[in-house]
Amino acid sequence: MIVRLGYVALPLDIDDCSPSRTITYTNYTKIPNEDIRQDKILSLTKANLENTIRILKHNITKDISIYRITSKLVPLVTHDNVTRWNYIGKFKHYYDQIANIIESNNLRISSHPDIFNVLNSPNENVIYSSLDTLIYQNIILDAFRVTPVNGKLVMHIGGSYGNKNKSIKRFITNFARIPDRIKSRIIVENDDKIYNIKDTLYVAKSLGIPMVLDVHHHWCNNDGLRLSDFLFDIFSTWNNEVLSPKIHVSSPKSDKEFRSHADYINFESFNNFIKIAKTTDMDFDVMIEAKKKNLALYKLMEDIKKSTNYTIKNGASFIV
DNA sequence: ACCTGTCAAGTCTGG
DNA sequence: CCAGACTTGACAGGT
Repeated sequence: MIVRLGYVALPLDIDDCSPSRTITYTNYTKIPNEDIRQDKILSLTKANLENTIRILKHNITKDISIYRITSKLVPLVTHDNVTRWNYIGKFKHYYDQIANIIESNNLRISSHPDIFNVLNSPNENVIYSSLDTLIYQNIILDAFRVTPVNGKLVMHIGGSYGNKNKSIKRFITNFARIPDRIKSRIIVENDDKIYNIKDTLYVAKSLGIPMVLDVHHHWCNNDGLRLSDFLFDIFSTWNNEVLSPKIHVSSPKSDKEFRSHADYINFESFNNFIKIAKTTDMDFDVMIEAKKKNLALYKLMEDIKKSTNYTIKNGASFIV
């Protein structure tokens, strides 16, 4: 079984490399001249693309082939009152450069629209803005020449609105409204408060889409369900995919702030998960969601090296 | 150079 | 019923 590790958006071992530089809407409106406002957005986007290139190159030197791009590459892009502009055409050469790096190194690139995108909301305006975000994310992945086969968008089921079953149904109904190309990118993840692994697996199976297991969320929100009873079925939602199943891994910050992410990954808990995963005999990919980002990935690899249970494959993958 | 409050967005909670 | 928490990195404005 081969397990590959990746991380989210921002490496902490390169200086000044944020791919998420931005301007707040309030400050945007303080700029009196439309041209200067536009210049500001352009220069931030340019910096974000350049930094994304630096990050991908850095990842390659560390054998990291799993990476989640920032959802904030283009500042204020989904804001209603900000002028729409051709954020692809203006920087085509950067997107092409990124596409070439991804292609020639066979990188797995994903994206995760943030918590404000809710597909099961009863509020139509929320649906519209969520669809808008999905369309934007799809455009970015397309510009990176990452197809729906390789580039997924991770979504949560959403709110409960006092009735989980009804809200699950609404997610399924609203899913039909998503353009087909974007539908084939969407994968669903269990969350830490409302939709547990059973709920999420039900949605994934109903829609015929893959499920991402978040091990930490399951620990926070499990209603007594045992991972060992569900993991094979969760991984099996990826059977028709080219990509391997993916899981999210993080550790609780403290007993009190158990939902918050700790700096690093608890190796004992990680080992325990691997024991369960071993019974599925399937390769899988791990998205590390630790505060210390890729530093936590390096530390986990160090722990894995010291353990006798594993064989190191390269800087960011190992064999169980 | 460093610290603090603020920020575009949605939902849920606690008062 | 509404303000604040949740969560996140980054900016703006202060010292």
